[in-house]
Amino acid sequence: MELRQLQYFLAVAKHESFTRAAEHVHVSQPSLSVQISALEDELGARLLDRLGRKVALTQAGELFRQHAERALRELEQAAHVVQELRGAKRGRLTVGTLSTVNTYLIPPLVSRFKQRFPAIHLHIHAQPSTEIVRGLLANQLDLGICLLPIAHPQLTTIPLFEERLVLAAPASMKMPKPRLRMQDLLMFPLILMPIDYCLRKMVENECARAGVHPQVSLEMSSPEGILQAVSEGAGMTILPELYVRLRLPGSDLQIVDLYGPTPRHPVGLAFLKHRQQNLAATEFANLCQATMKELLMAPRNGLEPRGRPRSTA
Amino acid sequence: MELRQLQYFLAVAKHESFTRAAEHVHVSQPSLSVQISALEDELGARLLDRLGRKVALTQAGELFRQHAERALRELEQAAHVVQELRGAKRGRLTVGTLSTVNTYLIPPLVSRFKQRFPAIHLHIHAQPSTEIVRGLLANQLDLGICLLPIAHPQLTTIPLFEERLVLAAPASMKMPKPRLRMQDLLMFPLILMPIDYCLRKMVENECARAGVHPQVSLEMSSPEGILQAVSEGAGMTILPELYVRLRLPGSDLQIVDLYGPTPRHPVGLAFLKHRQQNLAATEFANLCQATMKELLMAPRNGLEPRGRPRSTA
DNA sequence: GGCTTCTATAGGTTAAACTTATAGGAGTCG
DNA sequence: CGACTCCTATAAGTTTAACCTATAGAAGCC
Repeated sequence: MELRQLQYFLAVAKHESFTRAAEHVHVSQPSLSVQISALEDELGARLLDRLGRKVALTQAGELFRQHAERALRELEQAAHVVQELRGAKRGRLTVGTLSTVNTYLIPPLVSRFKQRFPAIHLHIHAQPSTEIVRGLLANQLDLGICLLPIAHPQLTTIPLFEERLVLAAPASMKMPKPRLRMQDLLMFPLILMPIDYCLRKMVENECARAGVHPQVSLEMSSPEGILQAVSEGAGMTILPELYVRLRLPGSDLQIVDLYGPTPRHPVGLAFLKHRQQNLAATEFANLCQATMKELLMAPRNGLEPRGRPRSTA
Repeated sequence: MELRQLQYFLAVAKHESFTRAAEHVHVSQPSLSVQISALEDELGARLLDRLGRKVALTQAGELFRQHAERALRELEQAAHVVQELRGAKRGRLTVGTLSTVNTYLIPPLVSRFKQRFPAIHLHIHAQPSTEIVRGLLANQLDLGICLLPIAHPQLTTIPLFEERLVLAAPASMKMPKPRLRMQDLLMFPLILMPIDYCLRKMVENECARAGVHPQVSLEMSSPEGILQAVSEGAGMTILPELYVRLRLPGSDLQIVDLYGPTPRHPVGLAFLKHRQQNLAATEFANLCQATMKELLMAPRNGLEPRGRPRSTA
């Protein structure tokens, strides 16, 4: 059975004539006759009664036509959904993202994406970097926003920016200097995430890199909770800069830059190297970079809550 | 888009490998690769991600697969229903039959047919011969049982038997002779069908052939009613022999043969010459002849209600 | 009976699907 | 790190089959 045969058959059924059907499907009449015969032979039954001047469906033909039409309609739909997907008029996009990035990059990004692709079903999973890598490798994620570098040969990465860690302190607290050396952290007990959290591990890594072993006065499992505690004067914490900056306006917090060395880690997009990314995924990645660039510019263009001069390169 | 391509694609989706899929569909791997590529090119989107060791469906592939599978299942069903029809395991058979024949031939015929083909939806329409011919030509009837001869060149006919007309009289009525000449009918007023009925026209035709113009004492539109009236002594009537014979046992009727000439007309099967008859129709026709033969034999084999000797050839 | 209008068949051509052979990318193991 | 294995893509040549034109053959129409 061939699709061509079905189309020819349906044309004959519609026009009640081999000759006219042949014209409509743009094929010679003998060609069409042969194909119909082949179909009938394969099915083992006549589908059409050749009644001299006209052609009529046999009972077998009637039944067969119903199914054949449904099958062809199904195939039209098959092609249609692929087209829709191509134009990002439907589909699903699953992104894994670092929980910190999730708080400042994702909200404006999702907003813009939804505006451009309202019909795309967007899933955002805040996960630690290792989980994102696992998800990408298991083909459960379309895109990941995670810590770089990633060694895995199956993954392609695109650097996005460097996420810097800063010290968040109560606004009321008078700092000895506008910037603090990493070693100065030793003086202050910190409020940090529990040890099994990604964010805590980042902090530990950066401290280790600076040869510092910080005191931990309190562990809380939510960055929001930690910032709240800090603003109430319970201590200081280390968090990603942009994360804190977004919460600065109207809060009782201040940001203190760290240096020697500045704790920072590269963040980037990652995806399976051999995966065919559809339009939605590609555009999500583009928007990701554009939105990030704006976020990095914005604070210096008047959103800086306290007009404090910044020296970051 | 070709069915082959769909089958190849589904095989790859199932086995997650071009090589193994190729083995399962009995084709070389390059052949399969080319067909998949052609399908993807036509759709304008990748359906499969070639991930080195494995192959995974893209989102487009997932969506496409659902529809492709449904389409192929629909085609399997299309072939299946045709097979069922071929084996008369489903289908519809529409038969037009003379109302007289309908009373004696059809009941036992239908019973046997239903026994052999319980799943066939049988439609029996009792109609005058002209309507049957019209129905056959309009392709609304599969088979017809009607008066012969039929001149129409598009119809094929198979003679079944000769339907004889007999005189039905009250059992109490003493007849001068066991058989009556047609001319003798002039002596008796008859109860007949109204003039626009097929059965009445037959009687009129036969009378005209014998050069007789019968008196009509009463017109009734139902053969049953006429026989009832006759058995109650209201008069006599002319009806098909087998029709009356079936109603003879337990009734107050007697049959009187007519001759000079014997009123009779050939009855046969008719169908569109170029129509492809399916198994159900063919077998109905066969059963028709077999059942008719038995009906013609039966009365002489002991079913004769009054043991009256019969001289019919 | 000749004319028109269908579908079926025949013969030759072209397109495309198939084959084998092989390149090339990627994971695996000594 | 290089050899080996496993997988898909490409290339070249062969075969199948769908297509065309021409025409036979059946059937309705004037």
